[in-house]
Amino acid sequence: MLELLPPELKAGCDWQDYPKGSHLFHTGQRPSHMFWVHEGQVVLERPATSGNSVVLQRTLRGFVSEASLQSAQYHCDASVVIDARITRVPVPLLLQALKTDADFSLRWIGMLNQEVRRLRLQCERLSLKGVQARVLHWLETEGTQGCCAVTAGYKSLAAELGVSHEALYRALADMSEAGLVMRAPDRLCLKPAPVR
Amino acid sequence: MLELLPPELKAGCDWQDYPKGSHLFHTGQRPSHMFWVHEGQVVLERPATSGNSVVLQRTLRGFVSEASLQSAQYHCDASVVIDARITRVPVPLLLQALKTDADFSLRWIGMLNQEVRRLRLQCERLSLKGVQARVLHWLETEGTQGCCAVTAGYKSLAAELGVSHEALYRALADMSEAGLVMRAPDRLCLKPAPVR
DNA sequence: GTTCGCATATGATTTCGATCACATGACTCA
DNA sequence: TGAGTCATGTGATCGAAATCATATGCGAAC
Repeated sequence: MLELLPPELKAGCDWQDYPKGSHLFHTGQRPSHMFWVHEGQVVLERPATSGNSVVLQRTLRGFVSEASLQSAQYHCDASVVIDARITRVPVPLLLQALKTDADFSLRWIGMLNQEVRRLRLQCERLSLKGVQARVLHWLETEGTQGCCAVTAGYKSLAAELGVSHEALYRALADMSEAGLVMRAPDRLCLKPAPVR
Repeated sequence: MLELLPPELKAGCDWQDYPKGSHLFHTGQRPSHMFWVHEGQVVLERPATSGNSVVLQRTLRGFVSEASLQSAQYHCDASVVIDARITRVPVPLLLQALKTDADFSLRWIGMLNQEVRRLRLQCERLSLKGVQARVLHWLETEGTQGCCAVTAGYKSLAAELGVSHEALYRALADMSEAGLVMRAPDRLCLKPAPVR
């Protein structure tokens, strides 16, 4: 965020801590702030049939709800799943800054472009059949050097990959068995192909 | 596009017709233009394992590749699936306009926000289990009054919904049988619940 | 006008993951 | 200390969709 927002906008922001289980906003509310996540984890979700919710976005560091900048109301809920430290940016100030600061505006567009590409990757991942294929795709596209942190637990990851947690556990066991990945309680890594 | 682009930018654009089967660009190329689709249909796709391709975006009217504005290279292919009429906007002119025209910049951000929301809906749809659920979600979110055009054929729709075309045909037959939807060769409509 | 390719459509079989069931260990709270 | 809750993990069963096979009809090409 330090590089993204211009100083005069940062001055108008405030900080706040949100405990696990709390919400930044709910569906239907009018957006008054944009939320930047520093620590913890926030998910965007929409309630689906019979109580299950569908995860639309999972943010460990970055903006939540940036797509609602010009919307009259939120189209999903923002739920804190790990105690989070949040900077709140007032929407009017943000709009003003976008209008007057062309460089900032281009940086903002760059951020949105990145999100669009990330979402297209997620759609591609959900189109894959087979749990293993999705896990591998996730590691390859989201990971650094084939490694990903699993900070919110495997149940949560399963939801993100669109499979049941049982199927994920089984796939991970098989892949670990086959030497495809390395497992750790809070970490998952691609095992590089052996050099011959 | 008429409302989105400022006049001086429109002056720098050119028109071109692309026949079905041709490509606007390929993965790895350096973006020199943004493409606006007036007629026809263009899909963004990435080649996947064993020759199948995954559809990332399907554009009947609007921008293709807008997320590659500041990228050094495209991350997918743009393939024309129905003869298309395209306006090509030179990237340097576009960047210049975004930098100098604040109102245009905000409109551009609005377009990106809309795309982000659309993609989140697509992710939500792909997380649904059951072909019928996806078809219904598709009609509800993409349709106008519960109606959607199926201009590119049902095979293409099946790919967009992330199911095999056989499963889609069966689901449509069942839903039609059950009175949930109305079918036409190039059109699919939700049948409203009967008033009692 | 015949052949070729393709979208549409349906049947048969198989596979994979959802679901249900249950066990264990960590952690909270009283 | 003990009850309760939750994530993790594994086994068994079942159903839905992928896959393979095949048929039809339509338009394009020659």
